[in-house]
Amino acid sequence: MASPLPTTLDIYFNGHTSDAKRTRFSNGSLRHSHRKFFIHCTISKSTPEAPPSSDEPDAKNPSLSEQLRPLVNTTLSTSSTHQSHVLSKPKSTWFNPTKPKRSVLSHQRHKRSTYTYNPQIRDLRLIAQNLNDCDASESDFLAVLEEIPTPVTKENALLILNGLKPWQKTLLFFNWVKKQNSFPMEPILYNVTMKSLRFGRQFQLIEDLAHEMIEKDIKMDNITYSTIISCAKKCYLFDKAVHWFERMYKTGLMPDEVTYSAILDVYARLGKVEEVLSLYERARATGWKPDPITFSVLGKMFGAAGDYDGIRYVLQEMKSLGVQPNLVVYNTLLEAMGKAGKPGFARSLFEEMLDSGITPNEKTLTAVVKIYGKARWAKDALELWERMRQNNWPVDFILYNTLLNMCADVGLVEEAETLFSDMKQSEHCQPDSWSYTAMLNIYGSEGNVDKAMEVFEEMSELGIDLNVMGCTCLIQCLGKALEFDDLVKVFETSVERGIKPDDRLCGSLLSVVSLSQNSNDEEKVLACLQQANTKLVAFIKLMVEEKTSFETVKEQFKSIMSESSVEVRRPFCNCLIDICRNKDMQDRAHELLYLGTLYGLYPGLHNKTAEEWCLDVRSLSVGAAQTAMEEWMGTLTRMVQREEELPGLLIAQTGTGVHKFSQGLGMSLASHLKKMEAPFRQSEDKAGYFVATRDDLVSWVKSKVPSVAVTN
DNA sequence: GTAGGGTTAG
Repeated sequence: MASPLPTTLDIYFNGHTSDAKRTRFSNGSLRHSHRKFFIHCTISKSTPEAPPSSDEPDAKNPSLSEQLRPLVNTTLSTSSTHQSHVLSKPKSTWFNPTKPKRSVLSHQRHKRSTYTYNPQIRDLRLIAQNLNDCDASESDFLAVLEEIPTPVTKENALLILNGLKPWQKTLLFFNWVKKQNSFPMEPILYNVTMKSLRFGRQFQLIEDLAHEMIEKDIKMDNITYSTIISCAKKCYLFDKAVHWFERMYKTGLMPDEVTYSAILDVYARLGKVEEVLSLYERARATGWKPDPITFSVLGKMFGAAGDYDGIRYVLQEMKSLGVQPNLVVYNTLLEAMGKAGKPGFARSLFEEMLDSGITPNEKTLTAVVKIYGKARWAKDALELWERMRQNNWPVDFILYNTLLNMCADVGLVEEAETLFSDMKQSEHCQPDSWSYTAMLNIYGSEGNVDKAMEVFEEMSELGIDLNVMGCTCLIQCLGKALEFDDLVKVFETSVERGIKPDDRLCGSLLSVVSLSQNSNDEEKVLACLQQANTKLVAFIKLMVEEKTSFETVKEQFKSIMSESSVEVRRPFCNCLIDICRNKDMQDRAHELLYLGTLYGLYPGLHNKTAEEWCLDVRSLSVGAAQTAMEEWMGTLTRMVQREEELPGLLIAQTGTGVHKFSQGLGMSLASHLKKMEAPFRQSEDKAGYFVATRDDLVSWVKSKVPSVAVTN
């Protein structure tokens, strides 16, 4: 999506920006723990060919990278034993009495031309309207232009230009005005035209106009540059944005804060956090007081990086500079808190926003509802919903859909049904494919096949497309209910309607394979899976053959996992283990668990302190948890027999299933432990914990010998 | 959308 930066500005921090580790401290200061970085600078090769003019880059004026060089050398590059404050004390860091600071931005915004009343405004607006409405053909357009009072003045032309809508019309009119040649073409005319082109994402045309300005020696100003930069950004042409920004400096034009924050956003979207901070800090050092928009850019950047300290830093900067966050800043920071996985801080920030007297809008509420849902904070989510109704806070269909997803996340079926029917009765928030998908998710997770199928039928009747997620939810639901024929039907229809099965859908089918109780059903599901992932089916057939060697399984397992997206690897492995256990192939299940651990699919499975060892099976399926437990018991038994040192307490943690729909791992492990006659007992004060003391274990091992197989 | 920059969904 993001195109790489071109040759104009490359800053390397030990090779990778993302490696630059920052540590922030409680006072909000930001320190760099990586030191050696340097700027590599080459002048852009893509500087447009244009005849020399006064607006051409001047060797006297440094490029952005040249300007940044002293910054990096003086503030960021330090010895390995010294950590420099970069953001906390900018002035002390920057002050160098022997060299005057070079400014990076103008503290004065570009002055707009003053508005003068135009008595013909109504007529001109009408002409603009007629131009918008007329056919795009040259003759029709020209016929409307006849209505313009002649000779056309700059003011009249501007008024019409401002009212034109599709960019094609704006360009036609702009070219016509140029051809009239009745007044000199000032930058404002180009700026207004560029703005219209930006709506149509016509970057090339904007760039053509920019080159025309250079050619005709029409001075580009901050408004021209910020329009070019924001259009480039809209078109994901980040290299172009940087190119034009650098060109400003080279021509001796200083960006003001609007252009500056636009370019900060460009670097932020490229994930170039260090560059953004350098630019920000460099400008701050000249005494610039950033406005809320700049802080919104920084907040979004830190959110995208999941950087909680960064978000706090933004809040602290605003506080120390006396900048009051506005609604957009709060929305951005709330969203960022969600991305950084900090629901508690998001909640406090939301309350702070309300206390400051700001009324939340749809975006605020969407962000907060989503955060509470993902955190499974049912109580907070329901309270918030109640407050929304009491305060008559604004709702739109995205918020409705987010509320439905929250209901799915925390398992609120009735509330979701109420919301869904509210939507159906509403005027502006009719349920769409997102809403229906959420309902499929809710009924599917609950295991309510009838309701899920009802939703599916309703979608077909209303012509609402089923998407891959809805299909996955349905298949999961039908699988759990062992409705294999309906499952095949849903899968086949979905594929016919153009759904491309993804890894998650394959995972869903795979879990159904592990649930099937006879080979007939299994074949039906495997036939579906065959269409989605041939290799996976081949692997299943291979691994359930007793004669397949461990080495072969290992090789194929590795290949399957590396071809699958990261988020499905553990579920895949869990399902494969379950399939083996259903076929009483315990040895193979143990091999798979070993491979899963080997390839890092189960991080944090074993946790050890001096006092206690814990087996955390919360992210494992029932079969995988049983396998892990057996494996652990085997290890512990051998340790007892060898009289190795053991902690006083041994714990198996299943969790309680915070999600209402996903409980049952504890119960199944309890019955498995009973079958194994293992010494673990369900903890009385901590749900989801199975505990054994060292003494329990030792006496159990002694009583079991020689029935427990001992291998070294 | 009144010549320019920032915020909503698996």
